[in-house]
Amino acid sequence: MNNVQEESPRDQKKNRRRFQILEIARGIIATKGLRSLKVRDVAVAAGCSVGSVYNEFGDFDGVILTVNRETVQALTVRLRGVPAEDPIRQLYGLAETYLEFFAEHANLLRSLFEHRMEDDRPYPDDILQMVMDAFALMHAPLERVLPAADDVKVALLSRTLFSAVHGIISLGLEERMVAVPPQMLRQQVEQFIDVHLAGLGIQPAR
Amino acid sequence: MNNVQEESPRDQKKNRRRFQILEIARGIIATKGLRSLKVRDVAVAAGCSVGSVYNEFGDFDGVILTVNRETVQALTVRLRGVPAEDPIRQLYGLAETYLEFFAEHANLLRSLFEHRMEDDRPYPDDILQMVMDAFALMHAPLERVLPAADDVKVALLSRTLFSAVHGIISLGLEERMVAVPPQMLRQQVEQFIDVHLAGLGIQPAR
DNA sequence: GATTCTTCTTGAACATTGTTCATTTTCAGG
DNA sequence: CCTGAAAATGAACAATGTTCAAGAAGAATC
Repeated sequence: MNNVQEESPRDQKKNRRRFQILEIARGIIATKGLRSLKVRDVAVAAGCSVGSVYNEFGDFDGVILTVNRETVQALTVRLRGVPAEDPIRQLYGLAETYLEFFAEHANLLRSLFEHRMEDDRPYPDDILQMVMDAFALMHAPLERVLPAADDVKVALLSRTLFSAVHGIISLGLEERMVAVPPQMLRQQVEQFIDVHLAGLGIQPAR
Repeated sequence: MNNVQEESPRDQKKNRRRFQILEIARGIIATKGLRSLKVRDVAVAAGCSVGSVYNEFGDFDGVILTVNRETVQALTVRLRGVPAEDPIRQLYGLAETYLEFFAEHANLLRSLFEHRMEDDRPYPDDILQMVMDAFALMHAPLERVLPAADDVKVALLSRTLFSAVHGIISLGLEERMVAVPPQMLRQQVEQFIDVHLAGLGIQPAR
């Protein structure tokens, strides 16, 4: 007996189009920025009417939020791929991977962090939760490195440290500001972690 | 002989209105967010036509950018007001003052950091420079605390440290994310600096 | 004070873009 | 095939940024 619901041809088509719309929207955001994303452009590129975009996503924010959701998912996959043998290396790896990912997908990350909802509608909880979870990925290595520390404190430390790294990277990659050369930024992040780990009483051992 | 150009009645009126438009725009951004700022709302509230707003600021981005410019100016004034007797206290003071200012004017700061220009027009250099200058305000106290350090490195460190603090605060105050209680955020920032100064080999001495 | 010239102001019209919805098309099930 | 439900359509609408010809206000000259 097949537990999985069979996908009718109609659903196939619908899903294919949904996917297509998202790819197009993501491409526009990534290359020209969120502010250049227009319903009509997406509809034309996807070969459908604007109505269909609305059918599928409710409103235009729905498209943006879905792209953002997938961005944080992709980020999480990348961060989870950082080797965990050595907790100290893992901490550096998480920061460097975040830097790489941010550099590769700067506009997508900006869309994730900068998009504001119309009126005062709340930002979807699941996305916020996923961001928080991603920022909690330093928890495990920090715990191994600070075995004596209180768990709640380590949780807070994880978020603090990741937020700090986020600040350094997001401002460093802000091409609006006089851009920091990418290689220099990498060094900057590494040195930042050097110092911070030292402050926590940990031997960087690089 | 009066070196200063006399202000004709016409200019007075013009300046008064310009100021008024900015106040109104700032108020809307501060209370309802940048996305709720509409030309017509501003014009009506200022008792003038939309055309006058365009006369004065060129386009709507001009209004936003002027508000942003004044935001970073106000921030700089506040940061420069931090006592400089004790360089270590000054570093804590800069971070705490930034936190206070951010908490008081969250939407204005978001407008400063999140606004993107139409098309690919560049963000005005003077604003970027002012932000950089504000973030360089940790330079002086760091230099006093690390007299042996290379000046270029201290400059970089200043920007790094301030960017890190910015990341912690801007994400911490992100009410979209499960908001960190303000008092806790203050503690979070202080502890972060504790650790980082320790890592730099400095006695926090609080 | 009248005249002229310059500048500013106005707001209707236009352009762009998000949103809706009555109509048409599609198609699975009978 | 027929039929009813679901989806797709795109013209129309709404909200909002932008322009500009015409008029008003003020300065300059006589």
